[in-house]
Amino acid sequence: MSQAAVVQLFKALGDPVRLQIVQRLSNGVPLCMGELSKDLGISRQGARKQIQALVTANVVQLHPVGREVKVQLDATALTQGRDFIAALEAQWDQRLQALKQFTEQ
Amino acid sequence: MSQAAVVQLFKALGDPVRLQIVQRLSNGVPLCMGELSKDLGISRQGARKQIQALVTANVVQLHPVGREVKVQLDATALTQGRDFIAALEAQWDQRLQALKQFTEQ
DNA sequence: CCAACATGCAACTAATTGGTTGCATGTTTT
DNA sequence: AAAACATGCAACCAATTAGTTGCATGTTGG
Repeated sequence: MSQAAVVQLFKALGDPVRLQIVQRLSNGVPLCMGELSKDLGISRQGARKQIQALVTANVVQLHPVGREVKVQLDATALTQGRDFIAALEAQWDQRLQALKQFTEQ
Repeated sequence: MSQAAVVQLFKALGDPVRLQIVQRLSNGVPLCMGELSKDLGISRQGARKQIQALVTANVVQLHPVGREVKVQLDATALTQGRDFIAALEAQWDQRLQALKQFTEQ
């Protein structure tokens, strides 16, 4: 996964409205635009723009069904983000381990 | 961990310059402002602002030492971010499991 | 067929952000 | 003490972003 893709992912998650949308979709049930736009405190068109941002960051996919559009989470994006953080932590832990070895000598 | 804190964390990581800073610090070696500002393609003062953003998001801590200031990663923030994503994935997997059960009947 | 519905798109505004430059201040080194 | 160094801070600018409104378009139900 490219550096830029990870940045895009975290940027997408780094907004209260978008994160809330992701949370609502995390139970696996796809919701259509209209439903998803409710209770966000912003207009439908405003919500639409945030959803589009999630699409661009590959956090979410759109599936048109008749006159409505289902929005579905793409959990692989989440996994990639988690893996990225885990890799950072691994480096960190490795260093701490080395320091521990050093002080124990 | 509050919703807002997670948003702040992801927002902090959702920028190429800041993510690069975090990566440089992930090996556990604290760097001072000056070193950290190099090779980012921006001015020292510009880099400083990004570092401050990381401080605000609790991704990094500052430790003044004489005339310089050491910047150290706070890995607990990373862990909290990873845990948050893992929780979303858990919900997701749970739902997939339920769907599998359903189709197998 | 027509009304109600779900959505898309463009133009616009206000706020935030990422960056700059210039200058001030405290700390080493010689 | 003076020069060099590491940093801090404020003012400013350009670009991006988050949101709005208004209107157009395709779809479904009676």
